[in-house]
Amino acid sequence: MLAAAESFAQFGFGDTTMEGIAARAGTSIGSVYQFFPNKHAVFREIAGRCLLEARRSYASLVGADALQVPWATLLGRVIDGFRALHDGSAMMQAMWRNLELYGEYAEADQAMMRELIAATAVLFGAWVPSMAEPTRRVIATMVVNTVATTLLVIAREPDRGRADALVVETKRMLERYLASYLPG
Amino acid sequence: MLAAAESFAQFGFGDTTMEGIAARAGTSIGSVYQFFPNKHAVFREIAGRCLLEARRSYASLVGADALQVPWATLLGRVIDGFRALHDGSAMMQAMWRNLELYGEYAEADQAMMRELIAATAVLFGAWVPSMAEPTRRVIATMVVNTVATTLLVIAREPDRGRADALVVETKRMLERYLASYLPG
Amino acid sequence: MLAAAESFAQFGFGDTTMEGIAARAGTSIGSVYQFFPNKHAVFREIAGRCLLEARRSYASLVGADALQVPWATLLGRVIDGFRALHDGSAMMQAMWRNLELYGEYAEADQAMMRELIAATAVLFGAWVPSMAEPTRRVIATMVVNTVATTLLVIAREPDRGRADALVVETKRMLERYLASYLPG
Amino acid sequence: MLAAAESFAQFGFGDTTMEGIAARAGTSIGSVYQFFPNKHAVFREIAGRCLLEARRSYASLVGADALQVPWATLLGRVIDGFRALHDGSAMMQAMWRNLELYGEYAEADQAMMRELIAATAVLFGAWVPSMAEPTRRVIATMVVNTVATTLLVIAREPDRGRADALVVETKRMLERYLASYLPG
DNA sequence: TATGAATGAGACTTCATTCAT
DNA sequence: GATGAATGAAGTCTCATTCAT
Repeated sequence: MLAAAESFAQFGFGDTTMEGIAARAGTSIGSVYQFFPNKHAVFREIAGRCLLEARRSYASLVGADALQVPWATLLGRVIDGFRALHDGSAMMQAMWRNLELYGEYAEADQAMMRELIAATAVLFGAWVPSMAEPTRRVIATMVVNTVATTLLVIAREPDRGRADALVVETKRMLERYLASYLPG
Repeated sequence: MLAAAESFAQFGFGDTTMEGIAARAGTSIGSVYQFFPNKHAVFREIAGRCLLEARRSYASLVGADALQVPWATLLGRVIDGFRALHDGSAMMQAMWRNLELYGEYAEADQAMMRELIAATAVLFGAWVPSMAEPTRRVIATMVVNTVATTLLVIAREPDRGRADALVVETKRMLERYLASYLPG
Repeated sequence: MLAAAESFAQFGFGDTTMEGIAARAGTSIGSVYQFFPNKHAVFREIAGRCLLEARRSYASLVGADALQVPWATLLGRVIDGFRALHDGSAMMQAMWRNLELYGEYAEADQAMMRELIAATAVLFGAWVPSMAEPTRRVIATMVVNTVATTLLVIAREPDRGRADALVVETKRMLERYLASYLPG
Repeated sequence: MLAAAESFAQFGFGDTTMEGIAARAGTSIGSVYQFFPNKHAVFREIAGRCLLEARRSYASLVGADALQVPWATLLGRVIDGFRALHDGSAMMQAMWRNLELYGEYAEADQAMMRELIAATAVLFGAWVPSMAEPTRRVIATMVVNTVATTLLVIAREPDRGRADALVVETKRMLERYLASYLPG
């Protein structure tokens, strides 16, 4: 499972073999087929977990008190929360950047992005009721994509200090950007 | 060539077949092998062209007059320029998002990103000599990644109006962000 | 394995297909690839065994007592021994005549011939210490090549009686030839 | 033509390409197909010439006066004649050792060997009318094969001196052998 | 007549999947 | 349930042969 995720991350879907997954997991290929009907199912399972995890994470970070805390605080919390999720889960790190690549999974990935964007747009509507829907959507898109990009970039960044700096700058950039739209 | 790029873009490297490339190009597999020695060479050729094009584009957009124009103007010029490059080249659109995925090409892609970041950092050094190198580097990273992300996102966005809006917002976000670092 | 040897013998390396080897062996092509990484490895394995077998055979036939027995006896023993080796091993028969044909194997085959010639020349040195090295070498070359040729010829000869006659004549010819050089 | 022969000799039939033949001959592949309908025809043509040449050579060397000269003289003449034929014709050298390898050509080669053996056996009948046919045949086989082997061996021998020595020894061996059968 | 790009059959090889042990 | 040898579909690549120029 983790073995598979690492393999997909390292070699991509096409160059990952079931034999390789089994070997890395320390079992036999026959055993892999006792848990998964086929190779795509392995990927789907991992992809599904990552997406689920991300959705859960968002839901818990942007919970019931979302409108009670200052938006800048919420922004910081979300960025830090997703970063922690990434750092804490090898599978998450391993799969994320491959997700958008493979047919049906790409769609699932984009569907999730759309969900996150929509949820974020709803927040903007709550904060600034006068803001038109298309505007909310565009701003939310900017925010979500920016955060996602930073997570991808720091996943590749071996220097911890630079990764931290990029996170700080991401917050700074988004704060300045949103300050022009959001009150307080 | 374009057929190959489209195929790589649509299915990824692993799921693109030489037979498929030939069929899409309206020729036979044998003919494809008269131009390219193997499948990787096809990808390499396309990837190489895209990278070259991007470098050329940057060089022409951020030319000799870079320090004579206001930085906001330059930013707008670069974003619009790269967008035009993307829009004008089906191959560019097709390949870009796959570039980072395949072994040596991933490195070439990241090397180019590092180049663009370094070149941008140099500009910051010219505009604000007092800015420390690590700071310049981080800011440049933010800018380059943000622009790249937006190009990727609008490539997937079928609605022209929304794409325009995203470009506008990207400029707006980066202007606000940079305004806190750059004079004028 | 034997199937492969027969196929190589019948059609040559280039016209032997892995599919054909598998079919003749009564298995699938996939199974052949579980034992050998590629077509050359199949040939190399067979060639290697034949060469090993021949070296072993020579060593056991021309053993410690080589100088205790009359040279004519030794000659007869070697010829009969190699003939038995040939007759007993279908693979040996199948491969021998192809051995000298394929790149690296050709070298291995010639290297073995040189070995046999050198070992034989040493015997002449023991029998006739006064014989010059080049002379010993030339005579040994004649003997080894003559025996090898006869083995090849009788491998193609379907008539057992004629094959026997050829072996008898080979011994006779070599005895007469060597009698002019060797004592006793 | 010579180009093809060299290529067949160097790489074997399977690894010789029509493209390669054309390139070595300094023309285009299209031109090769103006002279030969297909690859096998190229080989067949060369093989045919070699066989024809060998037959002619034998006929001229063992001509009308065959029974007037001493057999030892005739033997020397044949060996020297064939050696000259070999040395003088690059194609001959190039093709000879490949001849026996390829299906129909192998048969043609063996047919020629049988012819030479039969013709030689006839000579023995003339020299020793009392000799039984099977005996004549076996002796002729020994002689023809021995000469053929020596020609093959010296074709691979880069040292001219050693090649000469091998020819001398071949004559010596055959003379001693035949002396036990033939008068005078 | 000469050329060499185009063609596609066929060879090698990989690997997802099955199944007997 | 675990194993890994067996299978063969499918993909990459080569090259004999054709044919338009």
